[in-house]
Amino acid sequence: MGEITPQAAAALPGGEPAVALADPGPGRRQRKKQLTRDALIEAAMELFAAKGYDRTAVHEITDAVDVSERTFFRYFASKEDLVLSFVRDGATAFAEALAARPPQEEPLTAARQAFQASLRRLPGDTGDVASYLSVMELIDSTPALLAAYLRYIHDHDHEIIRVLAEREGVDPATDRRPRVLAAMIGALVFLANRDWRAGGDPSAEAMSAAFDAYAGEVTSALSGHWPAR
Amino acid sequence: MGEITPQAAAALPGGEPAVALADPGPGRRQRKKQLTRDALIEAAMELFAAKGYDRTAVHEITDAVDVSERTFFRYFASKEDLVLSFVRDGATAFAEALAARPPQEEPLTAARQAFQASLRRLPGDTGDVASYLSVMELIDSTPALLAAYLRYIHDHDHEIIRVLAEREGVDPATDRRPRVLAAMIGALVFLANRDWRAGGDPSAEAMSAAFDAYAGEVTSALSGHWPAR
DNA sequence: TTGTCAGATGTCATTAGATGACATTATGTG
DNA sequence: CACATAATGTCATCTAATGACATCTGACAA
Repeated sequence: MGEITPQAAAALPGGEPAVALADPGPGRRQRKKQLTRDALIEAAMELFAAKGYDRTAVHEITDAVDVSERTFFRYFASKEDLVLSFVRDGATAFAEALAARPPQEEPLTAARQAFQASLRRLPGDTGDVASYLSVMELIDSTPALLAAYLRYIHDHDHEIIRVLAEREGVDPATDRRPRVLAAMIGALVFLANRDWRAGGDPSAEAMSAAFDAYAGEVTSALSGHWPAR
Repeated sequence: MGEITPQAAAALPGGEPAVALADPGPGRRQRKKQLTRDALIEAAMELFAAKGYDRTAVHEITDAVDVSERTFFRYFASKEDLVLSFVRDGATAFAEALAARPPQEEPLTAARQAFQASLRRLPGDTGDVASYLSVMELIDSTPALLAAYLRYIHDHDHEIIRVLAEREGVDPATDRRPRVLAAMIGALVFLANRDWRAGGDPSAEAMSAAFDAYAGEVTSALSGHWPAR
């Protein structure tokens, strides 16, 4: 558990920090910032994995990277925000992937395909599903993070809604269908995700299977008077 | 904005506090505790309404009731927890109402009826919908509360799932349908709630209409290739 | 190269939420 | 009344977060 100087820290979830960091100071300066950011994320995730999110203080993270505590909060709006940086990247990738699906595809199929596609372009092009799963695991097992995660999803629903409305050529302001569908997709991805993780098989096929298992039950679930299993 | 002594404070959302408060010291002691709890809730909600949740410090609440700050945290696990006490009561009432619906009823209809029924038995038998709406308004407009709310719903999904599974006579551990349905109901109630509030009509009919407007679109939304409006 | 400006970081102070430890007061009971 | 215990107060401490201001460092032009 050595120090993680900004010089270390490989390619980590990029994306803009939640706290706007002014405009791109050209060249080296910008690179240093990225290194610091990456180092903070790496150190934090290591500590979270080792001792848990709640039992890791911000100063422990900044000590490991050798920056001041204040600097941490210049990169991340909060401790939660650091973890959410992964979620932001994932949500963005998902929204883009969904927008790229052919409109004639059934909505839930499109969602599943989009989710798979988004997994492949997560960290550094490597389909590093393992790290995604571990982050989700961390979130799911940490009340504070779960709350922040759910709120993030809630707050950014509108992006998915917009994409869905566009796919179908309706107005999201007046048509309730994209809202309903977005909520359903969110729930299904969430449920499938958990089963997927619990299954222990990180393959894309396992993810598909988990998603389809839920998607296939939706209509039946809604109708009631369920046929026995 | 005067003091709210424990002697004031009418019947407020009861239920057990999140922090277990040992067993029922009989008689007066218990009554005093309830009064203090009610006074804290009343003072807090008044301050939240006046200055907003974030800008209200715990010591302001305890000052108004004239107890120590430490005492607050003996009654409520956190500042959020106080607001969630309303949500807890509501969720419990909803779960009970849902369990009471006839099993042959369509699930979404049962959910709507249960929600209406739960509204009627909220504060002190008076169908005081206005206070429910204002609490939801507060939650919805306060990021920290919204996150806590969403997590609460998430954490207590299993109660609804259990009721649904029982209604239909299936095993919630192996059957995905109650899980899917619970998620859908949660989403629909949430969406309908917002439209209902936005509509400005606090009547039960308006609530029903908002719910049905969403429920009626679910099947269509899922199928895709939406017919134009 | 050097001087200047701006962006990035460090330092310090402060607020607020939350929790543990322990003393004090109040209440129920024999 | 006296005792046991529950409820509360007091005090100390931790952590997250934020504002203010000083300092350092990379960017860039003369």
